[in-house]
Amino acid sequence: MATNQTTQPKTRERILEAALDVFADEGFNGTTITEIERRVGLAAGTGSLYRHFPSKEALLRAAVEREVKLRRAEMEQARAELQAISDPLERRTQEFKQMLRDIRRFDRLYRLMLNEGDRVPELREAIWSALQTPVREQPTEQDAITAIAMAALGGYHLFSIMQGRPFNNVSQDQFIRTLIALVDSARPTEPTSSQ
Amino acid sequence: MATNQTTQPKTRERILEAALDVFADEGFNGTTITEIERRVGLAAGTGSLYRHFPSKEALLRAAVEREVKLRRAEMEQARAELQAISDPLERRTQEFKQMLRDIRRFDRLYRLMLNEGDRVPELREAIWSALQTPVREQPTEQDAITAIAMAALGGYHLFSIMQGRPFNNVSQDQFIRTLIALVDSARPTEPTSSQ
DNA sequence: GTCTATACCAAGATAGAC
DNA sequence: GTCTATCTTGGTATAGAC
Repeated sequence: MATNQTTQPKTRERILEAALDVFADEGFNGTTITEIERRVGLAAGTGSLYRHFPSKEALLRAAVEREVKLRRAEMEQARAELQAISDPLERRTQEFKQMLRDIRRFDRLYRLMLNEGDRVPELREAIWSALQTPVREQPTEQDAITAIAMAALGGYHLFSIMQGRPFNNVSQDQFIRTLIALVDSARPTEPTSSQ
Repeated sequence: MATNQTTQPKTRERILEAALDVFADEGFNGTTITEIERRVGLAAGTGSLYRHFPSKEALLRAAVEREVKLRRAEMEQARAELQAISDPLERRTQEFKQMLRDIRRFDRLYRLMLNEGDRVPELREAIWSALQTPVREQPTEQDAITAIAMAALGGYHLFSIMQGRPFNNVSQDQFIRTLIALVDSARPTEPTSSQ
C-alpha cells in the first residue's frame, strides 16, 4: 500500500468506470476490450487490460458490482437528507424527484439489466432491493398506487430517452406535479398544509 | 408469381420474422446470420441467407419495416373495435388494456429502439407516430395526465420484464383498475355510470 | 435458391520482453 | 504493469457447383 504513491493504482478503477459506460451503451457483444483500453489510455489492441481482469465476463461482473455499490451508497445518503423536510407537499415533491433521480442514477444498470439480465442474474435482485420496492404476495391498493408512481417515473425516464427529449414535451416538473396531484387525490389521508 | 406454387416463397418472410426475434433478444451485434439461418431451416454457417438480403444491416432494416407495418395494422384494427363500447368505465378499462396490449405488441420494437435506435433512426418516429401520442409545444394538464398513464403502462411493462413477473406482484387488472381510479379522480368530467 | 468451400477480418486472449 | 507479437475463434460475406 505504501509502496505505490505516484503511479496511482487507479487504473483498475478507471477501467471499471469506462467499462460500465461502454457495456451500457453498446451491450456486451458490442463492447470491445480494445475500446476500453483506448478510453483508459492503455495502448489499444494490446491485451494490457488482461493484467487487471481475467476475461471480458469477469470485467462486466466487476463493473456491475462496483456500480451497484456506488449508486446504492449515493441513494442512501440522499434519502437520509429527505427526512428533514416537514412540509408534506414539499416532502412528497422531493420524494418523487428523488425517485426519478434514483432511476436516472441507475440508468446504466437498467439498460444492462434489460439487455444482459441473463448474463448477470444477480443484477436483477441487486437493483430491486436497492430501490426498496415493497413486494407483497397480495399487494394492497396502496401498494398498487406506489407501483403506478414508480412505473410512471420509470416509463417517463425511458420514453424520454427514446424520444430524445422530455416525453411528449411534458417537463419533469409538470410530470411530477401532476403525478402528485393524482396520487394525493386518491389518498387524501395526508392533507397538504398550505392550499 | 404463378410459377412458384409448391415451394412457398415464404422463406423471405420466415427470415424476417426470425431475424426480428433474434435482433430484439440479442441486439444487433449479438445476432449472427448463422443463428437466423438455423432457425429458418437453412444450413447454418453457409451464407444462404445472403441470397435474400445483401447484408446484416439491410436485413435489420427490412425486418423492422415489416414489423412496424404489421403491428400498426393490428393496432388500427383493434382500435376500431373499441369505438363500439358505450359504457364509459368499461370503455376506459378497454382503452387502457388496449394501450398495454399495444405496448406489448411493440415490445420487440421497443427493445430494438432502446438499443439500436441510432442504427435505425426512422424507427423512433415510426413507433411514436404509430402510438399517436399527442405532442404539443406546451402540453396541457390533460396532456400531462395522458403522458402519465402511458408512462405508467410502459413502465409497468418494462419493469415486469425486468422482474420476470408482474411488477411488484401487482396484477395487470389491479394495475389498470387503480390507474383508472387515479386518472378519473382528477378528471371528474365524465362520471362513471355505475358505481 | 440452396449447398460447399473459402477469403477475410475483428476481437478475445496469451507469451514474453522491458 | 505496459507494450510487441501472435494464436485462435467466430462471424460476415463471396464464388461457384448443383
